[in-house]
Amino acid sequence: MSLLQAIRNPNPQPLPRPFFARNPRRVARELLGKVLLRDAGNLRLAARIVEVEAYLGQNDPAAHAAAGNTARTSVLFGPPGYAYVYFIYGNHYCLNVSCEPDGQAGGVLFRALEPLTGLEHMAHARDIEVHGPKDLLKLTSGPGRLAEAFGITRARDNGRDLTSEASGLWIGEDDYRATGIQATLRVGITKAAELPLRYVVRGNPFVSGPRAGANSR
DNA sequence: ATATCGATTATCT
DNA sequence: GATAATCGATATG
Repeated sequence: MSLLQAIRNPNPQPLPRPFFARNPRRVARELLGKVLLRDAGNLRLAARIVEVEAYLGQNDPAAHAAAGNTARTSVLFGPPGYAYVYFIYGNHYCLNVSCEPDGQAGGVLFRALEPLTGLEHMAHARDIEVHGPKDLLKLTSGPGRLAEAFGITRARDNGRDLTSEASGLWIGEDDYRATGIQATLRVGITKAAELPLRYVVRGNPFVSGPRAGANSR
């Protein structure tokens, strides 16, 4: 049995804006199993969302929005369904989608995807060669990796409308339902680290982190 | 399998 | 001036 799945419906439907106009916890949980797509000319990239984290806004000390509405974080305070892209550790971009109604901060961080379409292009964008399952798992497993695979940068994508197919970067729904959703601790934070706001598809090999593929039992 | 560390820069104190 | 919603490489058990 293969690691690779096919998309269930070649014409996924974009998620509507009201989907994102809610608490980031609900949005995060319901984003699992949905599909991130990049369209550019003839090229299509598609990958299933298997790991996300909720960031709650100004009251969440771990959230970038806790610093207030600044030039960096303004998308988080704007209307729902838009891309918030930030640069971190001098190396990596990370993708979020804004949540909550206009004026209220909140977002969901995309942490890992299961690649479906356009794997060759993703490998090229990641500057790696895929020879086996081990390499495949490095393609889109981790927030920095998935951003690189999709060519996501702040200059290019911050503020992009993720509910519009025409925007070229969007979130769609095919005929797939995620099962086995598990809440765990968020990764890489020091403040509010005890909140279980990371959501994963249990057992999915593309989930990032120490126990990614080796659910040793 | 876990631990530690360097890279490299935007942002905030 | 310090820190960060990370990754990849290297070291050690």
